[in-house]
Parts: sequence; C-alpha cells; structure tokens
Amino acid sequence: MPELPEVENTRRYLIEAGLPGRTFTGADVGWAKTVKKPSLEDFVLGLTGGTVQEVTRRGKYLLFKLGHQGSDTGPTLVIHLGMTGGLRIQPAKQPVHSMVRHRFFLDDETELRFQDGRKFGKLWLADNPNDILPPLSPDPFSEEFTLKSFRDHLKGRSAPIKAVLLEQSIVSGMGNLYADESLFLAGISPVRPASKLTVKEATRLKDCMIFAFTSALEQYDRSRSEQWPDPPMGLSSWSIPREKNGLCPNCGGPISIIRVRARGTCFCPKCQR
DNA sequence: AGTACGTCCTGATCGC
DNA sequence: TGCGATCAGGACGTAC
Repeated sequence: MPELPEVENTRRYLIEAGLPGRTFTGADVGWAKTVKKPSLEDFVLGLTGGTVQEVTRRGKYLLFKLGHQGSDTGPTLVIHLGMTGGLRIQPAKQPVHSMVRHRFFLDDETELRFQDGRKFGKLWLADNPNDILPPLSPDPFSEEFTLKSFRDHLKGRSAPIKAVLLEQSIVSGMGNLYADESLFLAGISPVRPASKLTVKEATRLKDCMIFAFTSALEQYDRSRSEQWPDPPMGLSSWSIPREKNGLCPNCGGPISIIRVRARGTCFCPKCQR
C-alpha cells in the first residue's frame, strides 16, 4: 500500500517530472465518489485554470497548491492514494491503462493520471487544507516528532501497539506493512498493549520506524526512473517475510500471521516479545 | 474517551 | 475448465 515512503516517492517523482508550473486545463473524474469535497462540478471548475505552485506531503496526503492567473492565491488539490492508488504523468496520446480512474489534463499535451484499482483513493479541493485533513502527527522525519511526544501517545493505551502505530494522529504516514517491519526490527510483539512498552522499547521502536522509512526512501531515490510506469507498493524486500510459511531471518523459526484490528499482521513469536 | 467492528471496492487467488 | 467464495486493507462511521 502506499505509505509514507511511497507517497513521498510519488511526490518527488511528480516534481522531477515537471508538474510544478503546469496548469490544469480540465479533469475527467471517472468515479464520482472519489471526490469528497466540494461537489464534483465545483471540484472540476475550481481545478481548471489552476497552476501547480508546489507539491507537498502531509502524512499520506499529497497537497498541490494551486495559483490562478499568475496569482498565488488558489485552492489546494488534496489527493489520498488509498490502498491501490498511483499517480503518473503521461503524454495525452498514450493509451490509458484500464486501472486509471481519473485524468487531470495539463497544458503541455500531458496528463496527470490517477490509477486506483479498488477505488479507495480520495480527492478534495480546499482553500485551506487544514479544513479537510484529519489530525496528523508531525512528520516522523521532522524534529517535532520527538520521543517524548511519541511516548505520551502510548500512555493509557491498552490497544495493541500495532493498532496504535497505525493511527495517523500518532505516526502520520505509517501503514500496515511498515508497522510490521518496524515492530520486527525493534523486536516487539504487535499485540503488546501500547502502554506496556518500556522507555527502551519505545525508543527502539521510534528508531526502527525512522530506519524503515529511510531505507525505503533511499531505495526509491536510487531507482526512481526504473519504477515507472509501475509505481512501487512497498520495499522490494521486507525484513519480515509476509508470505505463508515464511521463516524468521533471525532465528529461522516460523513466522506467525494473525489479524490485528482486521489487518494482516506478520511477526516472529520468538524474536518479538 | 478508548476500543472494536462494519463498510466501501475489485483484481487476484483458491477450492470444488 | 469454470465459477463462486474469499482475501487484501486506509480511513471513517457507528456502537458499546
């Protein structure tokens, strides 16, 4: 699934592909329910004529600040890729892949194409993105994401640490796969009550989350050009095997696959306590 | 307030 | 061979 590294990789790709400075000349929304706000009609109207000023990221949300007619005061296009979403810029004349649900026409004979097999992606247009974004923690890479604030969020939480990690208000950008990876690297069981983590464990977990995100981003930065037009959906190889009958790379024992909050969860019962 | 579960979606895979 | 059942899960709404 697109999680923090995949969304950030998409952002960097869009910038390298020259999206900033381009102007939207129209849009074809193939699945109306993807547009959350405003109405579909107003969404397309407000987008059209907007020039991309910058592309930023908040958690798993991509923000496209628009300007209108030379002015830098315009709405912001907000995109969430959901589970199967991917963005790419292609020539208008290039055949449209069957998974492409939405097309945003640009002023240079290209299109920003939004492929989204399961239609879990979301689109907004907002004058102020804060009006539509849910509460998000500081970016895990920022200095505001401190060990103290992370630990404060774990206090009083009896829910499994894995479930807490997935809350975007606690670790923005975290998703199912990187949560499993981080917990494996930290040697912590996904079902441990969050409040029961020691200072040492919380410290290790925070470091491992950053490490997992960083490793993925470095991998993407090395080979971004080779990833397109097929966007990546996670690390090329996880430390923790995700397939059935997988073996722990540490102890060689069998990996357990359980459900935590209806999420497939892989962990080593021997190495993760 | 915190926890848990159902809902939305469809391509891929599984079992009979 | 074919077809129905099952699985995958991010975020949100609802219930307790």
